[in-house]
Amino acid sequence: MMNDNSNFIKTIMKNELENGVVDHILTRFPPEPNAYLHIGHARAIIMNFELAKCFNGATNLRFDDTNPSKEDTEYVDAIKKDIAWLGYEPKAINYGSNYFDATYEKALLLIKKNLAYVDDLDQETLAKYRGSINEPGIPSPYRNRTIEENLKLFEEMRMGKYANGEKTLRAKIDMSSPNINLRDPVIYRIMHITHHQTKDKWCIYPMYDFAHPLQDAFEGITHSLCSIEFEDHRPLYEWVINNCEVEAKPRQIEWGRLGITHMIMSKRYLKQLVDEHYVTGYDDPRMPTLVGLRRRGFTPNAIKNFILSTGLSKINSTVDYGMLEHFLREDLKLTTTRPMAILNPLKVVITNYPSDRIEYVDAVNNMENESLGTHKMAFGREIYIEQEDFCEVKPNKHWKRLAKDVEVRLMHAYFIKCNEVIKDENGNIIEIHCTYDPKTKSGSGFNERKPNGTIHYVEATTALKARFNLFEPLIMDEKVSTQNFKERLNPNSWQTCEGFVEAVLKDTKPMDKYQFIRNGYYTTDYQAKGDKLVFNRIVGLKSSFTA
RNA sequence: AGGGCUAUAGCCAAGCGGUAAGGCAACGGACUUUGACUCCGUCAUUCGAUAGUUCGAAUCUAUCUAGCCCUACCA
Repeated sequence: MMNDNSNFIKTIMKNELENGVVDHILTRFPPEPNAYLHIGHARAIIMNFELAKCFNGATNLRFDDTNPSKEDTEYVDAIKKDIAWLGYEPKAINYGSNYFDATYEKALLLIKKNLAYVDDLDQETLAKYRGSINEPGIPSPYRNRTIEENLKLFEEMRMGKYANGEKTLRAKIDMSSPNINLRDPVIYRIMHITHHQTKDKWCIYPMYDFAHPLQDAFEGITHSLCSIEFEDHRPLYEWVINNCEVEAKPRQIEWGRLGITHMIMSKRYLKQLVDEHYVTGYDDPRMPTLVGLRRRGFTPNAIKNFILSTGLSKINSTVDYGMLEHFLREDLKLTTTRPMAILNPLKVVITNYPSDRIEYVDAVNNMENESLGTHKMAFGREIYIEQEDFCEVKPNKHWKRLAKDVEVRLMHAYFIKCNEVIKDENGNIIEIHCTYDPKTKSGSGFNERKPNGTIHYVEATTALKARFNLFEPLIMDEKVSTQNFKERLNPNSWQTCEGFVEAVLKDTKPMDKYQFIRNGYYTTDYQAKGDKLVFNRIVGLKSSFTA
């Protein structure tokens, strides 16, 4: 699966394996269960699993649940489903909270080694003592408490003697470090709150910087991959690993974040869109969430190929949205059937075709994948074509569609020629009259003359009414800014068309995927109801044509 | 008293001292019962800038510039 493009993490793993630094690879995907996964998370999932797979290694899923005030089991379940949808199976599914006892023991160990102390400073004062990027911090007056006193106070914290925020446990490192993460970071805080996994067992919870390296070590993770903003935390990660007397020595490696043009990807903003009803939910087809993309019709393969093709580096990159669409088209191209749909109908009467007759022509489902077979398609006296496929006067020699006195091929059926244009009193075209040539039936081998072009159609009396949702990405600005992002949402992100599809689609199943001739790739909406079939556009076709 | 990271085409990205892969986009052309698809062609004399080392530098050194991250009891 992993493409030939090497990447720096793969190289590191390969070298460590060859030099005996490690004898296997075990990675982990560690989401905090406080949001739905989006395509940015997909990169972390795919890279962790694929990198491990390159070396016959494995990947754990571990819910990073050290802050119960933000988390919920709703997200735990959603995350598990998304990972399964992408096609990955974790070696183990763990919770950070599984390790609360062991983590607590390590905190005790640090206190006994005089490397941690209980601090009484309130949040505001503590921030002041920490200093700033331009000035060193100063030690807390509580920094030199005795080991016995610290042990007693920490035990009292655990027993619930103190209120939220009244005391913290801090690592004793270096208040004057230029790296602010090393200025005696808080490693345990008091939080009287019920945890979704451990319920009321604890009222103190470890901080990410303390818990994460320990959890990695407890699980025997060899490579702990994370995004670049944690680079400054690596010295702290290593401090914890080196001072807590753990057997495994996991290594943290950072990569750059992935952005996509036209897509907003911050958890916080996605939540606002849902909470303020700008979208119908996390699974709104315009959302960059995995559930949203799945409903829109994206395939796991398309997402996987997209992620792997963008490679991996330490650059925070912004990939063009067109790249995502490309990999989606490529994946759908060979797997979708190609029935006809008319989004904006124009009625055509074939005046020399009997009114009491319907015939069925053979239509190939996918000319690039013959294994998908053929289906029967109705043809009769009255049909619908796209409004944009007719122009009263052929505008130029490049026009390959229908016009008055011009002959075109109806795909899979006959040549037709337009003889008459019917207009209402305002001059709007309401229908056109054509004649067909029986000798030109598709498959007959007729080649006495070339049509002007080929267009698609549906037979009017058998066609099914349909609604087409034409989704666009939620954000259309060149560069998505987090400033005023709601005002910059694309107002045309969800347009609809009322048209027709072939009768053959009446047996369509929710989430079936089609390529409608010239109209792009669509999927049936799983919420379709009533007398109309509802189709969501997944992605359009590439087209440079302008009339 | 600041620290850390990054820089190769419009967007991604290989390259690790031997003379700039590939993909997306774009643009030409061929083909076509989808203006799709497919196929062919074009698209960096130069790698953020400037010096230096070297027979040879995107790769090594120095200086500079630009961008991102760090002052949560979030992750």
